Amino acid sequence: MTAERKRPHTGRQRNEAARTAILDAAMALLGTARFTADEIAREAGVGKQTLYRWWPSKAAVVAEAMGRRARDIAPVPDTGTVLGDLREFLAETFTGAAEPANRNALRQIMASAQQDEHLAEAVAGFTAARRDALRSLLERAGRRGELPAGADLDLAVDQAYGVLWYRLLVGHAPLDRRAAEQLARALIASVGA
Amino acid sequence: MTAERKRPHTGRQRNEAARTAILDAAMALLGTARFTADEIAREAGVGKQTLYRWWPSKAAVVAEAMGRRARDIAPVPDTGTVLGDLREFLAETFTGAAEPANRNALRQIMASAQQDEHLAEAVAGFTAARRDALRSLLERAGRRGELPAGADLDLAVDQAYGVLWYRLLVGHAPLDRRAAEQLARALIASVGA
Amino acid sequence: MTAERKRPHTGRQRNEAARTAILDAAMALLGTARFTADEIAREAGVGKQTLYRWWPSKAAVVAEAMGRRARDIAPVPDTGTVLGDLREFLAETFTGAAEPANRNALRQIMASAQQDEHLAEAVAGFTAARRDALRSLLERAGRRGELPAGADLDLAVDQAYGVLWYRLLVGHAPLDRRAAEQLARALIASVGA
Amino acid sequence: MTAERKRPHTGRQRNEAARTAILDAAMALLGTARFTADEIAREAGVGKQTLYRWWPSKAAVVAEAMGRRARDIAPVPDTGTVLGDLREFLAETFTGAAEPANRNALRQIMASAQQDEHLAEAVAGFTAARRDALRSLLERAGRRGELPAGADLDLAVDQAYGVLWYRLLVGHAPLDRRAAEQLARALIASVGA
DNA sequence: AGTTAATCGAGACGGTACGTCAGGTCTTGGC
DNA sequence: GCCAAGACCTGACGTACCGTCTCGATTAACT
Repeated sequence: MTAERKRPHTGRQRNEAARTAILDAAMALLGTARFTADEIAREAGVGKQTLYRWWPSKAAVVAEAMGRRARDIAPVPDTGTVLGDLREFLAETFTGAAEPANRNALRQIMASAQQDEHLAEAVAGFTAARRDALRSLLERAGRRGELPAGADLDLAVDQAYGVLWYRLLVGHAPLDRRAAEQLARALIASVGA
Repeated sequence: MTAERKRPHTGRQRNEAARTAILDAAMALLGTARFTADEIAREAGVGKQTLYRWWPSKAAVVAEAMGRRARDIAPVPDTGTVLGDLREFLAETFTGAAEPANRNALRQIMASAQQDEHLAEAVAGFTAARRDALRSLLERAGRRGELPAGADLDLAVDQAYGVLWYRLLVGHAPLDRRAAEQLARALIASVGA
Repeated sequence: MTAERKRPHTGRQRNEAARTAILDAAMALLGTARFTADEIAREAGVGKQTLYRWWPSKAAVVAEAMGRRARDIAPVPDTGTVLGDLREFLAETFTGAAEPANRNALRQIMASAQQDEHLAEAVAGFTAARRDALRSLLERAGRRGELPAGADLDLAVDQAYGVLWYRLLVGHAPLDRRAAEQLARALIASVGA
Repeated sequence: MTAERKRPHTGRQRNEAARTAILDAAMALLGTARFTADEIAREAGVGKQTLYRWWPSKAAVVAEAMGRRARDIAPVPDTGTVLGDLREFLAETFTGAAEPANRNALRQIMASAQQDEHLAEAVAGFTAARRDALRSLLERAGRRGELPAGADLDLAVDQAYGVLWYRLLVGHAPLDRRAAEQLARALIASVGA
């Protein structure tokens, strides 16, 4: 898993390869016992100073890495119906988050964010983007007439991500397709009322 | 804020006053930068060994302290209607959790639980007890005929506590009476459907 | 060479064995490339913090260790004549200093003392004690009538230790019994004039 | 104290002005806490690479700078008598070395030479040149018949420079004209015997 | 009444990780 | 090809906190 040992110097400009290697190493180590500044640097084949030159703390690296990964996350589907869209979106989101590697990373990020301001901001930004995605899905349904006009979508969105994070952090119940489907129906019922 | 300096020795029996002082100090420091075994001991006017004699780790102290505080938490009300009960219960729960001292404590507990097994268990137990409370509220409504018989109450419960914890940890939206009321209506609508 | 792994804790009192182990390790490592706070601690089987708890810097450890070793150094001989005494004293001093382990230690101490105040003081104290020893040897000769009364002994003493340190630090000429003998004669001649 | 910011590029030829600026900056910083490769480069208004292009290490810069300064050092005087010559030579040497700027530079050079081979060689060369100067002074006296023919001049020379360096490094006694005069007489007595 | 045993406050200890600093290497872009 | 700039890797530094250990005192329970 260790990065290739050969990476050309880029002189006085920032070495993008080093930056990438650090972010990759940080994500690879997230959620493991080796999640250490020294280990991240070693894994990335980088001096520790290079890490601290560009990020104020280990947490900040994670914050950026998380933002980078956010792009790979479940896009808003378009199946033609709210139920279809919502079911699909939540299923993708739940199963993605429940994957062991992601699960550990997300848990540790949320945990660290409680004590690190940089990371708290990053988490706020990341979660806001995800909420926006879900909200846009629901708004489209409203425009289609599947949901009433004045519905409180923000609360519904928080109910969805609330279930996700609550189960992720406490671990008392599964995050699977079945849970996603039930939640999809429940949300539609509650918003539609 | 420091504990009274005078506390009598109790000889060869466990000193209950010391135990209490440690729990108090731990709760007082939870959520601050000084949340350290050394600081807890100093704040409690206690030797560090006294802490580790009775708890296996700093987190375990927090776990017990949390359990102790759990007793003070919103009881299940009985207003005669689901909406009334739920609104009251959630409002008490939300505003209690949002109180700055509690808020910081809860955030740090959940954060620490992600890395400490003892604490994870304690959190699991604590949250289960709270879920049971809410579930019993809803079951009573079912028996009264206010909610359909076969409804999936577990999901509704997770939606409620999900919103609570999600907003607590991310901080993007308030946890106030208004949110509680909206959530109460939404849950009833979704379960009733 | 590593210290025995078993050393009992002494509780809340300073652990004299740890102190000794650190001093020993420091002397053992002096003059080698491994002369590092981490290495000293590892060699002594001690946490680094224990070193920094009692000494402000690595140099201060050396300073104390050197003072401890100073007691083992060449005593003032009494052969009955200045020449005999001086020859003996210088020969012991020179050959002792020239021994590889001592040589490296002394060089590194004197070097570090140029940048570290603690160590500079320690070196000043150590060298003063050695000058006093040599001076007392010459004073006794004066009382015996072997040297004139008002002679400037301080300069003679500095000439002796000057040759020692100069050769130690520059390495252009040997520090052996022959050099000691020549120097003994030269000093007697110059003081006696 | 910073070098003038304007210095014309010389294109593909070595820029002598840069070389000089580095040497000057090195000497200016010698003996201070800012004696750092980065600081020397900044002070000289030079890239660090320019320093390492021409010298193998920081110490080597110092070595060359020292050699450059060596030319300014006390020449061998010719007063007509050993005592006059020696007194004059030592007085110049002592007072020159004792000047604060020189004093700090010499101390740090000798200190660094204990850990750096390049510098050790430079110091060896520099000190040998100085010993030769003093030796030639004494040899001339021998040819004049002021000193016996077979005298051991090397030891006398080491006694002289020994006093100089010993007092420089330990700082327990002054290096002034009076010390020079006393030493001159002592050396003549010891060599003449 | 004296002895035994467990608790307590205190703080030193071995260890792990932190974030900083300096040395010496490397590359860019301008001259 | 030299230069200023500055990013890079390496490795030592001194600090913070964890959980363990031992002391000397205090007091309850047992003899």
